[in-house]
Amino acid sequence: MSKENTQVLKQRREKADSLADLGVNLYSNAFTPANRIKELPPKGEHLEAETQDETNYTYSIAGRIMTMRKFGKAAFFNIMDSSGRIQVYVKKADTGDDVFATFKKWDIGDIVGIEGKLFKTKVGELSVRADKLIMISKSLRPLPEKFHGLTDVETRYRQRYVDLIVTPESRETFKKRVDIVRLMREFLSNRGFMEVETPMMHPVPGGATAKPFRTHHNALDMDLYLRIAPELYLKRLLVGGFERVFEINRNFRNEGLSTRHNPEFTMLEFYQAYATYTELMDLTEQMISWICDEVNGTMAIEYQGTQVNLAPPWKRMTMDEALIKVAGIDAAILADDEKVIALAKEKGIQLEDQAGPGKAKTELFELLVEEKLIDPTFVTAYPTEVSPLARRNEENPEVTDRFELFVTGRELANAFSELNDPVDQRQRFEKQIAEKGNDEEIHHEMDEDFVRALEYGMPSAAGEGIGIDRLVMLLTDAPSIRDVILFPHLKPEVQKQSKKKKKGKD
RNA sequence: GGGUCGUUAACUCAGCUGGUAGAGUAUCUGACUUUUAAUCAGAGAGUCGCGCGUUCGAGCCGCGCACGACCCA
Repeated sequence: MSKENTQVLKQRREKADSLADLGVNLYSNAFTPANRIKELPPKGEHLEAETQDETNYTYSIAGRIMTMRKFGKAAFFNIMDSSGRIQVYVKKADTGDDVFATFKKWDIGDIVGIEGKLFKTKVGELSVRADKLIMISKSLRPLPEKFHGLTDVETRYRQRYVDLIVTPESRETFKKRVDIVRLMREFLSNRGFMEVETPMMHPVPGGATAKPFRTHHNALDMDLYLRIAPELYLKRLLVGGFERVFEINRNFRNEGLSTRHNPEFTMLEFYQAYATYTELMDLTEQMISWICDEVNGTMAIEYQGTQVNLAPPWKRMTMDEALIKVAGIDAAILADDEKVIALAKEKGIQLEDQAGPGKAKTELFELLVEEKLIDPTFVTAYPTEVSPLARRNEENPEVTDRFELFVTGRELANAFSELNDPVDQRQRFEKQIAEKGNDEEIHHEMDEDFVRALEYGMPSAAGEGIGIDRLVMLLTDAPSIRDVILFPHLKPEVQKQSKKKKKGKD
């Protein structure tokens, strides 16, 4: 990168050098603004065009120069800080010849400090008339074009810092993300949930079925796995007597990337003792609809051109009901194990030999129903066959006390009443290990300590996971998960080869 | 993994049927004390993603590779 030597970069460096020769500190740490830019408009609101603030107060602001309009002996430019943007007017007569001479070498992109008084221009734009000008950080690279901005998504992801400078929508998205997570914490805290931090490095990967990242601890000389889910640790805390816990943090899965998958992603997981999955449906619709309203000012939003209404109550249906009502499958077929499997095959679903009707139903659901669930919908009564961690329904052991939440055709949350029978849990672990699939990287291991914890007694409980990235996508109308992750994973940039070498000379 | 599309100046994009590479913004020089996509005059800036091939000649055609986007698995 440092080898880049384009004309523009050379000119910028030369200009910086010439400023330094004039005695300007290009990277000064001596200016601290007393004001944020957003404080100024209310102070100058009342001013008439072409009048100056009668209080004659001197404001002090700092920020990045975003536009520049220079004249012979004066200039207008806009500076932006994290709170807003304002126009600054510089006049040679105000600053003196020497300062104005250095100002002439300021560029778009420089970070500067300004002291001056408020006034309105003849077209009525509130501006700061600069008395003092201080260079805080000289920019050596040109910013993207002011009119079109930065449209190349690859550059926006790789150089997020540039994206954030020039793309207001991108700044808004990430501010909203911060708000969403803050509100989530507030909502859960208000309901007595404790936020906890459990290990990110696990000796035994568990709590989900996914390929883990493996790492190695040198001093202990042991392999560790970046966690694929915090579930088993949060449940240990239920055993310990913390009745409501949550964690918002990263999970890592060593799988493919897509517009909906990043290898590290953020999950909210929370557990509530003595609750059932039904209560979590209530909690979930309250939480998400409230957050949406707080962040967007409405519960009726648009996602990628589709209207979505998040106002509660949300639809609830069992998987069978969804297959009947949404996919139009005959109830008689669903009641017959062989017919369900036959139907799945007829629809082109490939089922393994040992797959039962539960698997067939789930596949049919994914194929025919999921994408049609636009407004939020809780789908309950997942087949036991596909829900190894969930508690069986006490009336119908074929299904579990579980729901998944779908919005805009996408899974947003997964929850169930938790299994707390240590004997059953041990058997399920053993079954998973015995059925070890053909994928070497997804390996289930017996978590002896977790079973031991359950043997002490875990209260009945319900637990849920919500994908924060997907929720942020929904609430910010972002088409790709990379638009809501500040630094998404991409393959490494290829460094340009600096020279062509002729081969074959020896 | 498969398919489609993209990669040209710092940024946004043109580039015809294969014949010496274009614009706007940005930059530089000059003019300019109320502009706001400032204006006016002039100038510089490119290994056309990388490699190989076809051709007298390739930004353009063919093959391969890299990176990215979208769709599919």
